Amino acid sequence: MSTAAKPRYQQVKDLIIGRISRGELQPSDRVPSENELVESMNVSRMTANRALRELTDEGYVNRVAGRGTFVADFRAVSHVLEVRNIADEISQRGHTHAAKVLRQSRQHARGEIARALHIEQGTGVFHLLLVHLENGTPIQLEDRHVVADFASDCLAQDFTRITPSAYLTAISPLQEAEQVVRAVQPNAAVRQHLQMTAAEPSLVVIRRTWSHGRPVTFARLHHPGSRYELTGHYTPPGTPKSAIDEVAELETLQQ
Amino acid sequence: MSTAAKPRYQQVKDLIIGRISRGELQPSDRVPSENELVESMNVSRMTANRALRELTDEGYVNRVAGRGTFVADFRAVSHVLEVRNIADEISQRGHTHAAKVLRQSRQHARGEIARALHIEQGTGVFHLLLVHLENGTPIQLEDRHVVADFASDCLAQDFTRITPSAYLTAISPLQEAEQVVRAVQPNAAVRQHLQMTAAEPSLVVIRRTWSHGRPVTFARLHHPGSRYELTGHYTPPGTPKSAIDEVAELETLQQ
DNA sequence: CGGTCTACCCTGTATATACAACTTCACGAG
DNA sequence: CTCGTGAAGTTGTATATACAGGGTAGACCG
Repeated sequence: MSTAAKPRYQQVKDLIIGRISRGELQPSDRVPSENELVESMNVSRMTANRALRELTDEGYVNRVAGRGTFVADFRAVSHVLEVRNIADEISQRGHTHAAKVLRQSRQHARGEIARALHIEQGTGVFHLLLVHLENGTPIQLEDRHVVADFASDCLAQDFTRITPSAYLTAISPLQEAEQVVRAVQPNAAVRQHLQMTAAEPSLVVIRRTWSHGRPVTFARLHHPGSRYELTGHYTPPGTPKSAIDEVAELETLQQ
Repeated sequence: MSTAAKPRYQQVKDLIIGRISRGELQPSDRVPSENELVESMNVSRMTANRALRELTDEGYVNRVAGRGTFVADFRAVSHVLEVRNIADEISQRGHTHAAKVLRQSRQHARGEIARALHIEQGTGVFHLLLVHLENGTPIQLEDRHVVADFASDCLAQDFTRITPSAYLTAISPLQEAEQVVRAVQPNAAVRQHLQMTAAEPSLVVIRRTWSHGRPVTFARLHHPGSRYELTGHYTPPGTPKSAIDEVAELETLQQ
């Protein structure tokens, strides 16, 4: 470990990232101002400025001239992979979201689930199975496992009111995610839950999410191919916001 | 147009981005040093430093202490976009890539294509249709349209040797991309080209890519659901590289 | 001729200082 | 009570200066 080598602006960044990661600073909380950092960390204002400016570019914080610096919403960070809450997605389209909970139980992890979550066989996990409805029509079957000691009050949640995804990101910031997208022929059970016709394919997203360096949840999300699509928009940092407004356009274009 | 409003570091950045965009500066060419910019643009060295540092973060240039600043390879930029070349993807798996060109012609854009590329009906576009094979098995049907004046030598290319994606990124950096992923029931033609069974669903990626602020290519990529999947990995910037090695793991895990 | 070493240019970082513009809030005039 | 104004704090930008360390080429020495 070389502690001396790190530049001072990096030390300032690390301090603030650390506080955010540990949850001491929550989204929309105020981050120390440049002048406060000058005092507390014995750096010049330019150094504090550089640290906060880079944290802005990296999506950790938002800055408003005259007001201050604030921890960014984690949801906003995820343009790269589009890890969005399905309830937000639906309400953004102006539709109503509802959920039906099919299972909410504590189990012992075995086989595939234990390996995916890097835990011993038999470790406690919560198993959630629910159907998400957009304007009453099912669009997602969520089959999720959560490491038990990460979210001990999981059984007490009412997942018709808050989605598992929203619940989990509220507990702790999502730090890393990995997903696989497939087109598959669904089995009868999935087809029935999603009210799909016999020939209709299913879009499946398998997602694993890390928090504090360990996998905490493993989800299989089934969607009816005719009623759901994934969209993504990539802009390298620093690109002038030329065509941001056109994001939604392709969807209508392609019907 | 407000010329006065722009910060000076932004003016420096724009100057250099402009030279790169116009081809005056080619990849690995030397960019003016900080001190040269101090002289030629009448800014302080700190301002020139900020401009060049941000261009580094944005992938335009590379800097080496003691040597200088150099224009980056375009391929490095497209890596940021997470839009990968299928040939690279395949060879990374240790397999061999081959392509079969079904069509390579110049046409007049109409309807959906013209709207997607923001061009007038009847404007010249190139139409490419090819099948990509992994170890001899078809895994992608690429149906792509390219704005003609963006890639005028498109008909002269041998797309069995260089993929359209690699060709396009070599011409100019891709600055923005937008994609939609769907699971669909393929029609007979697609099924035949990809040698798919009757019931097999298809994973379709529809992608539009911008360069220099305008859409330049529009592609529809069909994949056999049983032989292809999309993977994504998301790490917030600044996260210590904890589980990078585990990226490939989920794939084997889920078979 | 060959090797070494120094001088020069380059980036990387850090500081002190300055001014402009924005936001909030409290205080005072009407 | 209301409106306006100004003070204080905040970010955003710009400059001059300084020192450390990497890289290279050329001068110098053996």
